[in-house]
Amino acid sequence: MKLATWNVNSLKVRLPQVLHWLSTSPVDVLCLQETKLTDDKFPIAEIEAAGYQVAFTGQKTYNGVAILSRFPMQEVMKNNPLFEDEQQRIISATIQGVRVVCAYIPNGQAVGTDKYDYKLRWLDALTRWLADEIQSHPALALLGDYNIAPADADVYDPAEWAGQVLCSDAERAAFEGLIALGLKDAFRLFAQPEKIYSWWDYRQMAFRRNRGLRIDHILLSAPLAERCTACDIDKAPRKWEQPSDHTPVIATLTP
DNA sequence: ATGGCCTCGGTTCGAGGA
Repeated sequence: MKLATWNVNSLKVRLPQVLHWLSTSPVDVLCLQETKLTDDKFPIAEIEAAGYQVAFTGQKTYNGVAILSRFPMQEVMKNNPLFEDEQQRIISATIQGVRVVCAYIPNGQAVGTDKYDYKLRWLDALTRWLADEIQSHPALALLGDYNIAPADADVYDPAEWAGQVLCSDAERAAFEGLIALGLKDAFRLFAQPEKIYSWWDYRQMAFRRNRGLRIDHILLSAPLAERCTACDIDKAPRKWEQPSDHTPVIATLTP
């Protein structure tokens, strides 16, 4: 079973790329973030024609998440019951016995801003909710755009980013709070080359210079981590014309 | 250099992203 996550930065713009990527990388589950579509505009027919069922929750202009699945989805749930939120950032479903949580964690803008406070409160509520969810669903995967680079190894220039949003101590402590639930960073279950990232700024030819951050993650509970045989970041879509600034992350699990 | 690029909404600029 292959699980993937991709922040597409507008599904309206990126739908052809998503469909093409799925045709060459036929994962079983694909979590999308930043769909930026209201539910009435979601391209259900195109995705179903590609062989995927879909669950989604969106809003105008910002945010929006979706789960595409080759298998039926049970117990589809939107948002976090412990956190009142206008912003559509979480959708969950049970697929082949795996509780899949697709999350678009807030960006936080800059340390010390209201948006940063919202990010930390949002993460605290996520962690408290998942502590319960893992009890009822021991096989749980949290996939998405975390907007956190967990360690300096996940940053092209740790000195330049030290203390900045995406890399601050409080954000990294929140990430470790998720790890403390018993979740494992699938990418770090395996030996990896250095300087592997999942996001590159559109400016300054950041991708060509590999000035990136690893902020998109797949966290697996213990029963799933034991089944995980690989975790890869597919850089190819970042080279395509009119790309998302993020690129897919894929975890492979034994059946 | 509080820059640079991309998307959206809705007009030709501002907000937000990361």
